Amino acid sequence: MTRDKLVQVAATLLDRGGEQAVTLRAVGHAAGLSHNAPYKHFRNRDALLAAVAIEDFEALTVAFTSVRSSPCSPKDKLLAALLSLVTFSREKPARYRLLFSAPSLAEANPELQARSAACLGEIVAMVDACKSVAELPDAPTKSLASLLLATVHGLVAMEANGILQPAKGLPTVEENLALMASLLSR
Amino acid sequence: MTRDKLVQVAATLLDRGGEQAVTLRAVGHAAGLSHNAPYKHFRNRDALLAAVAIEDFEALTVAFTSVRSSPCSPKDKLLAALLSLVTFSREKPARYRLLFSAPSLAEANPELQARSAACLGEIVAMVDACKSVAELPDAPTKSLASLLLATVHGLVAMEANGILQPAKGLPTVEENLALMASLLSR
DNA sequence: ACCTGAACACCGTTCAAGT
DNA sequence: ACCTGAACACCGTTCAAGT
Repeated sequence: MTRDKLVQVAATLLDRGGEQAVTLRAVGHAAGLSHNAPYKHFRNRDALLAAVAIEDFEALTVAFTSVRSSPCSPKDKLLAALLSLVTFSREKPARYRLLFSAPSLAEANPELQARSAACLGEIVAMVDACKSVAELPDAPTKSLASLLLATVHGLVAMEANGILQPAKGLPTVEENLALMASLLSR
Repeated sequence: MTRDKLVQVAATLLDRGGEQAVTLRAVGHAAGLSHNAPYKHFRNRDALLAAVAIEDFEALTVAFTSVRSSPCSPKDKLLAALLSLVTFSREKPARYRLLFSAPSLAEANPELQARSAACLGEIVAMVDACKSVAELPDAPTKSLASLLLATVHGLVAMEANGILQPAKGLPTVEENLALMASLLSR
């Protein structure tokens, strides 16, 4: 389908040249269509970017579901999920930013909000599993889940922004996460 | 000075209409100059935005220094500093995003990186003061400081992205920070 | 239903020229 | 030194028209 191809092309352009590389003209051309063919499938540029974000949230949710059914301990599952987010942010920074650092996109897009909620729901489920075997403190599940997700996002955002520089004696994202884990399991 | 006026105009436009409202033409016009006067003071648009970010980092650093010399307990100082970041992100979201969610800006701007490092340095100092009176766990100071800053940034980013919706039973930024504080002081 | 091409109103950026 | 105005190459978006 043309629509799917446009979304895929947009994702590729995001990975190759960042958000500024995603012009609707480039998307149309790379899909072998005219410069405004995208308008036959998306209301505007933001709607196309939101479609990319929705697909990525879906893929993350599927990946998290898969992690949940793996034979690891609850805590290892949770850590694996969080670390996969770190990997995603490093390999596809522009697309990652669409998910967690693009307020204007989510603002008027209920479906995108629903997908991010579903993704967070997977984290909530993993946190719940940890709590049931006492691998996490006895705080509200949703609080722990949002706090953990926020920590991961904050760390990768700071890393991307050059604030977390190992050269300046600052710990890496992984070291920070390990510290967070040790603080939680005291 | 014209340069300062351009930076101030850019900041005002950011607050009023977000990053997309900051066109160099609008900046020049709002400063009573021609559409390309900004080029006499800044290499390009990114350099102007970076100048705004640098001023904001400086102001934050000054505010943090002031908090440090207040008569509160070390822990209250740290919390006050972190909460002032939350306030900043809510009142001036576009400018806040320039500080912590604009990788392309910091990438080729050593001065901006230095200012963000100085700002983080204030947090480090406050964390150190907490540790010296045993109000924080005995983990490396820089690790605790970066972890705390990351948590705050992650929370306000998730809030801005509509992921932290109190309507869906999720805790507010403040509630999450209180949980983080309680986890640290166990 | 889906696509194209021309057109409009913008923008960042450059450059020659003014004082 | 600092600013202006014209110009260039883009872009998002709209619209009439094609199949």
